[in-house]
Amino acid sequence: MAEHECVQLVPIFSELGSEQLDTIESIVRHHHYPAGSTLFGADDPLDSLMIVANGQVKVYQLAANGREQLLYLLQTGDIDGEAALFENQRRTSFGEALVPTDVCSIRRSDFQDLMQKYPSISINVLNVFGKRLSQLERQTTSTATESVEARLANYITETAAALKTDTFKLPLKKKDLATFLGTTPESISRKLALFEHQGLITQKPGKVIEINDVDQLLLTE
Amino acid sequence: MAEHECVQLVPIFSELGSEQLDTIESIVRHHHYPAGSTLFGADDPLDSLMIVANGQVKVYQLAANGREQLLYLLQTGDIDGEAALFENQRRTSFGEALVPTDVCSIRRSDFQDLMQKYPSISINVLNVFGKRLSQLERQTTSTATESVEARLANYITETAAALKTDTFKLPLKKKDLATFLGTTPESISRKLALFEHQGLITQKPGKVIEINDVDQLLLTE
DNA sequence: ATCAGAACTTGACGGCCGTCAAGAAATTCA
DNA sequence: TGAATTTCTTGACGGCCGTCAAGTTCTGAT
Repeated sequence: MAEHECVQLVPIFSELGSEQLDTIESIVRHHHYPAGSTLFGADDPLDSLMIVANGQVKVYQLAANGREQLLYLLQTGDIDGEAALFENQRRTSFGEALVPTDVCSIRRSDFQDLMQKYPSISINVLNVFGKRLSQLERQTTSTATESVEARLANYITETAAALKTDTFKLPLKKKDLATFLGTTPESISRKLALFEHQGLITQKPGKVIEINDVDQLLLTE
Repeated sequence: MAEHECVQLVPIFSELGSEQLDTIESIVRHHHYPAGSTLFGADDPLDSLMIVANGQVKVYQLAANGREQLLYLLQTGDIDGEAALFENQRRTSFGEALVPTDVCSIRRSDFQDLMQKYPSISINVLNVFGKRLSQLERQTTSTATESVEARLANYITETAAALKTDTFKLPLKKKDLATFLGTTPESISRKLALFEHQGLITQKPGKVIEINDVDQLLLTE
């Protein structure tokens, strides 16, 4: 099993000294998942905290009608599983590696011990929760009230802003992007073609998008 | 200012003894809001934890196009504002009293002191967070992937299940229910009429609904 | 009890966007 | 590199549901 480092990646341990980090590092277990493999599924017991050491994981739910909804895209340094570190719960979502991914996990009981010892951890976990909650609130509002066109335009500008560049590669297949935005791959193709026709963006091979007119994109309704 | 009791209402303080509860009770501030009044608005500084002592508060966001999205309906004993008890943040949502409402608040610094003294509080807050997150995840998935008909059917059966009765009064105006489900008052009227026509429910005066066929309602797509 | 205003219902209409299908492009893997 | 598979694009079509409008019921304040 590859010995990838995780602990120093994660903001929730940021207040700790290197000695303490080493202690934690000795507790974690290491896992590797090939692209396309499943990390966890709905109804799995949720008994450990997961840290993405390297790679990309999509977390999604299935609706009653079988359609998929992408909730989070976990990147290097992101964590998941905090939801039930204190109560026995089962997962309600699926996790799937989009690329070869290294993951570290800490068992619930071990993590509870850590929180006893280092109270700063619980405060950091609360902050992670808070950010995730606000992000999800915005996503809910957006999918419930705005058009596909507006949601896509927003997604593009936000992604560009996060990467601090006007030209970037879409980090997801259109199918996954579609389930994230609550629409279909076809609609995304069409709207991107529309934006390009309007001169707002330029599409290049390899899912690369160049933004030509941010202001106009943001006005899209 | 009315001296309503709050502290013993709230699950986050459940592990504490009555003496400690009294201490906390002496810290909180009491507020009263008439029906229709605003408790907080977007961009307000978020510097205290809010406990609903009595009444009902709707928490909603505004989308870029001005449309409203109801995120939570706070009832007696619910709390809000945990999101930023540790980081300086501003609110991103609005809070409005739907009925005359009593609220207690605890300032951020006071709450941080409490968490230092009683670590059980932070664990309880984490659990509240977790529940809210799962609820929001389900809501996101539902509005993004299911039809208005299915969402409404689900809402009716869930509400009935929560109240443990087949006949109940809708706790919201159709306008608010519409923004909760991501649709319009007109569509809700139509779908309820459809359900009644199908014999699945019976509508009675005063927003009262009686469920006749739960199983069939749950099969609605 | 009465009345004004809000909330709700119902109808008509149209557009957004999801679905199905087929061909093009891109990616993967031997 | 080349073939197989997946992903993407584009077109045609139709239905869900949002919008506008007008009438009705409900509510709450005087």
